[in-house]
Amino acid sequence: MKKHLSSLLQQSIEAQQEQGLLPAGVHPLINIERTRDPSHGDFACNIALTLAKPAKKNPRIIAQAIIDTLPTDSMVSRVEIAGPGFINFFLDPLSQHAIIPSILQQGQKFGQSNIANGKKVQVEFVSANPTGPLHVGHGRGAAYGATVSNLLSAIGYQVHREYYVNDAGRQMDILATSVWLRYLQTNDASLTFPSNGYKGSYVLDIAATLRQSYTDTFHANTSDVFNDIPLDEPVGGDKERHIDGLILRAKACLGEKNYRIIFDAALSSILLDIRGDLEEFGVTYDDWFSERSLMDKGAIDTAITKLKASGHMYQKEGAWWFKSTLFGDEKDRVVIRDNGQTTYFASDIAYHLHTLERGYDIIDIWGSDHHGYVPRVKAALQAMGADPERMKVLLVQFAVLYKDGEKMQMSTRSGEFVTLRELQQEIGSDAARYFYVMRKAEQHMDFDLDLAKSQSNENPLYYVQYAHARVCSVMRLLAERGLSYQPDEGLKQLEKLTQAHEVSLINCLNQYSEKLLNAAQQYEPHQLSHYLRELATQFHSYYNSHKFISDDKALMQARLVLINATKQVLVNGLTLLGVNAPESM
RNA sequence: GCGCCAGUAGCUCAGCUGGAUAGAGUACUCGGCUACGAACCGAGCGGUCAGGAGUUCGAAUCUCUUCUGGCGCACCA
Repeated sequence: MKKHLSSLLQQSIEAQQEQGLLPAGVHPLINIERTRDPSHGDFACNIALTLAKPAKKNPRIIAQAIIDTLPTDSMVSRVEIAGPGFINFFLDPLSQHAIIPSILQQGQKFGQSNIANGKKVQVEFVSANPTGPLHVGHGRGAAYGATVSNLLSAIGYQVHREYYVNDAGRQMDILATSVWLRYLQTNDASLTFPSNGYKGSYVLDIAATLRQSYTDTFHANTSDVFNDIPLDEPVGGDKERHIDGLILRAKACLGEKNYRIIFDAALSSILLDIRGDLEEFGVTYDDWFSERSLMDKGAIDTAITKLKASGHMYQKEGAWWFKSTLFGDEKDRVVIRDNGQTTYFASDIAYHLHTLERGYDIIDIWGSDHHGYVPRVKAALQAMGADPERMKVLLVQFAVLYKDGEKMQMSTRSGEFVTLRELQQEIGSDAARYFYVMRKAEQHMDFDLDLAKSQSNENPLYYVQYAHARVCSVMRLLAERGLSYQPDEGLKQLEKLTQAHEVSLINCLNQYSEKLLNAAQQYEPHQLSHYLRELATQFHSYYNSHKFISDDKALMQARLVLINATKQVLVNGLTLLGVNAPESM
């Protein structure tokens, strides 16, 4: 519609330019927007205001001139000048009715488009280290990533959803060592657990399972384990050196094979947990991509070779550095440590390169604490000859959690956190998904757990779902009264829908595709959730002021068609948000 | 100290590439069920858009600056 109006204006402006009333050679951007105030019509254009300066004329005079040469159009009933020189378009309400048959015909597909034309994009999200269960902080990334994926898919992207599993590296070693020490503790309660180990109860569970399956296979004497290990922080030492010492000791005591058994047991147990939680949250992936598999494939070596070949690597103090400052990063970054091990950064370079080579553009959804990481990854891609524009990072701010009015710190290490699973059990997956996605991602979010739990009925989601359930309820009653719904009849009677509530509801339906497109292109699911609330508002208001089931059969069928179209749009929108649309509540 | 993100109604948040009188929800105050489901509707109250300066026909939106908050600034991941 915007395009349509825009072309009408374009024609008019060109006509004015030919007549010399407007300066030729000026090609202003025609900007059409929906009005906020219905008294300003349906669409407004500020073109006369922007032309005022180059034309050196009063904007209202320009507006009048443009209107005078504006081609007539069946969809436009009236055009007005308002305020300083806005051109307001009033659409013919009857022409708006066409959206209704269109919704009913297209059903679940209504609102979708193929603007992206099948372009391949990978959305990588959550990707929390498998060192513990997901907590509510991860929930936001999960809900956001899943919804952005759905939105992109709805406008024609071929979306690949991926979870990058950090199954290599020091954190995993700390986890494996933590499990082993808990295992040893079951035999020797005097063993002091390191302050920097993973303290969550799930570590105890994994240790207990190992004890059952392997009995004493991994046994070691406490004194041998701690012999010559640097002191821990609480007793005046350094917690990092202490845990690193223990990791080495674990590997030495257990041997490669047994250490790997414990490591893999911890990894698979936690990964299974994460996967289950996400599935219950309605979040699924096309691939769980293992960091270790990158190493096994030699992809990291390949990437490093490529970087070296680019001439942007150098050696300093025994380590290999990537000269990322050449590409706008704050400082150069280590890729290979002086001990010969590659850094996490090296894995990430390889991972991103690998993804691009698979033909996907990249959308990474990261916690905002990783924002400083963006320039170096892009720098590496650029150095290797890839286009850094193919990688887009969406940062999600942390949800600050409040419980009993107090702020809670989320820490996997300390084991003090509210898990995503607990949240689901308390308020349900639908409410949680909706809640997370109501705010835009880069906005800080306060998550009041008590409110979410105790007043879950006030969650705005129920308002939207209720609108859907009400339509279903009307349809049930219709059947109970022995009446039937005849869409074909209703579609012939659309001109009977002239009430103010009906006009504005239809107007709202007309905006769905546009909102969906915006939400997808801007990666902003909240735009969709706000729209759905507005649609529900229009419906509830209509419901309260007019009867749908009545003796006037023609009017009744017309109204039934309208509310069923509304229902369809509600379903389509909620589906994209990963939320159910129940028939009764 | 440097960098990124933010500051809008008592609270939680929208406000689309600068547009008309800054909007919702919630809280609070009224009013509406012998009614297709009241998990609803209608009305009201509530703002120096953190402060200041600038850009222009026009600024919550753009620029600069100050203040406040979150997060980053590893041979951790």
